[in-house]
Amino acid sequence: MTRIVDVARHAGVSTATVSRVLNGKTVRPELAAAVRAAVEDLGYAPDRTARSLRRRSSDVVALVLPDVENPFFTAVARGVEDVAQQAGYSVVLCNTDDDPSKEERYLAVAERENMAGVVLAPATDAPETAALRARRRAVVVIDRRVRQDVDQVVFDNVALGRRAAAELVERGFRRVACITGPRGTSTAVERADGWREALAEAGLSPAGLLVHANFRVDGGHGAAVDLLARPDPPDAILATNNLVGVGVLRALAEAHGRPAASAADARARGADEGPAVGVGIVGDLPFATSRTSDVALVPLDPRALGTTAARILLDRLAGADDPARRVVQGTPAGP
Amino acid sequence: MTRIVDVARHAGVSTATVSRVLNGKTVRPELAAAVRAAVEDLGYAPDRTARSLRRRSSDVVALVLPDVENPFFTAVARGVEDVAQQAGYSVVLCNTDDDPSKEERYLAVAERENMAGVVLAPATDAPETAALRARRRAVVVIDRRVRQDVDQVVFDNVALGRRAAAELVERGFRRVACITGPRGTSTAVERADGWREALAEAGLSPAGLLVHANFRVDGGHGAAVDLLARPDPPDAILATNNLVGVGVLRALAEAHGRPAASAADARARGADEGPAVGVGIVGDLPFATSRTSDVALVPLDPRALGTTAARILLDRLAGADDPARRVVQGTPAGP
DNA sequence: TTGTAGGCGTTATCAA
DNA sequence: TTGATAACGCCTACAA
Repeated sequence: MTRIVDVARHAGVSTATVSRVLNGKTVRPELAAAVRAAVEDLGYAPDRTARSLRRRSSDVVALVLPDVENPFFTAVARGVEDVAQQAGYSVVLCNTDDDPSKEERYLAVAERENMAGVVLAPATDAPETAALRARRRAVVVIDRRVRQDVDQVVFDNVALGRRAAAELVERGFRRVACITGPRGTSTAVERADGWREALAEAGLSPAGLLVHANFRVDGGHGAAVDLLARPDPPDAILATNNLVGVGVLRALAEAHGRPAASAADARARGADEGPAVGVGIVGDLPFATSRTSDVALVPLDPRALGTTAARILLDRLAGADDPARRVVQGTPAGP
Repeated sequence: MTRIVDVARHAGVSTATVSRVLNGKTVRPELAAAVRAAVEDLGYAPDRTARSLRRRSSDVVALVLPDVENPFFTAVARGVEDVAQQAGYSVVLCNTDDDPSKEERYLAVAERENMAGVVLAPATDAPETAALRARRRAVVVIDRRVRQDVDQVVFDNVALGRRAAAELVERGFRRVACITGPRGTSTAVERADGWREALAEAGLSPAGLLVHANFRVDGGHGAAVDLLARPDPPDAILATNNLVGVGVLRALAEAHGRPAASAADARARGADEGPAVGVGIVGDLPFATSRTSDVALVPLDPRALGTTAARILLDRLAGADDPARRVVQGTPAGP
């Protein structure tokens, strides 16, 4: 393997000079040129491990996610990657399965691997970031809110829930149910809060219409099947995340029904056309296999969430020392 | 930060002894106990960067993928993670966008970061693995076949294509089109070969029925729209991967049609029910929003592909020196 | 501006 | 079996 001494010899300079050229310090132009030529000749690239050891920080950023199989989070990953790689950082994806102990383990790995920073979509509202912050590592929390003095990037979840619910109300639905995630998850709670607000504004009652499930396809599916089987089923269902939305649509399809574009549309359907209920979803459906034009979709922009988080992280890595920020990520349809 | 010298002092031994205990070499039991107690007391964990530098290899495995947003590859990632982490390795996901130059860059990063090994789903049939192999790094290629002397894990793609096409033929379809991926992609070519074989066995002609598109949703969608608009449309469409399948189903849904379970079913449909064609898909649809019971699905097991690849990688890391293997990954429905 | 040399934390070699 | 010590490859005082 070519090392820095090889380059130094080849260029007739010291290793210090080579290092300086590689790191953009001031070096006499002709020497710098010679060094660059030698680097080219030998195909030299610095050993990142040695560099990390010496600098006490690597060029790797960890992205810790509850579920890499969720398209929402893979889109976030794309955003983080775009920005981080542009700046010369590599991105490591870590999967916690929403399990606090796995999360803790990964954060410890990030620390011990001297990673430059961590973008974290937390599994709990109190993730173990203390050790990282004690070692002055940059940490940016995304998606879910935490009670810690760290940079955070989140959506305005109350507004998202309210907008989706209001859309269904506008379409004439009056019994709008809401399937949301676990009680301990800020996004689940806040989006349901927004749904409740929208109903209140329209003078509608939420009584008996809120269901907590897990934030996965099976959670949405099971909850939707239950709702549709009730003696007094809702006339519309709001899913507060993408996977729950998939579950709802699938439940409807399995019952040979499909989403109703409006209450009037629902009434116009024949009895043989299967259940017709309004469907609202907070999030996107990149792999939908059916038409979604009748669904009240409130799109997010997970990729932008990732780029925003990565930019804040890079700021911190560059030494920004201002107090922790709490940024609200905009969405394609407005805040 | 606690270092190995701190532990050594605390336990009254040399750093060498601490290192030996940590790495499972033979040490007098009472000394080993003292060391372990000291490690516990101080909350010591080795610095992985320093360890990597000295050992000339880290505990990180790279998983280089053409598209982390494709559920197929995220499932592969889960499989690799399961096995690798069990063995104490961390897994880094790298996204090449099917771009050979990005792929080359990531393989170089893996080399320079002293990563233990690489699981690679290649973008070309001649990925740049020479440098890695020269440095004796373990490399396992998955999904697509390459002309190199490296371990490979692939599906029996011809059989998969044949099985899916045969299923459509059995259901009574006679003009079975095939939408497959780019000509340079082994999986695309081989699955189409299987489709052609199945038609030949049934005495059917493939003439004019093979379409090459990209292996993404838009590729499948565009190709399906074109096929359905022909004056002599096919009565069934085979999609040779999951994303193309999503595109086909979406095209059908947008035209207010849906998959026909059989040729008889298609004929029985009223004209007002929209297009009714058979649909076959090689792969899975974890985020389908419609019923898939009428689709001829040939499921794969990408997670198992990942675990198989990771096990081979671990074998190599443990020193296995036998000739490169070429493993055919089984699928849920048989070979 | 450039070179020399020491050290980052760990592991492997060599003597004892 | 254990301990002292020299690397691993790089960066950065410090000196020139």
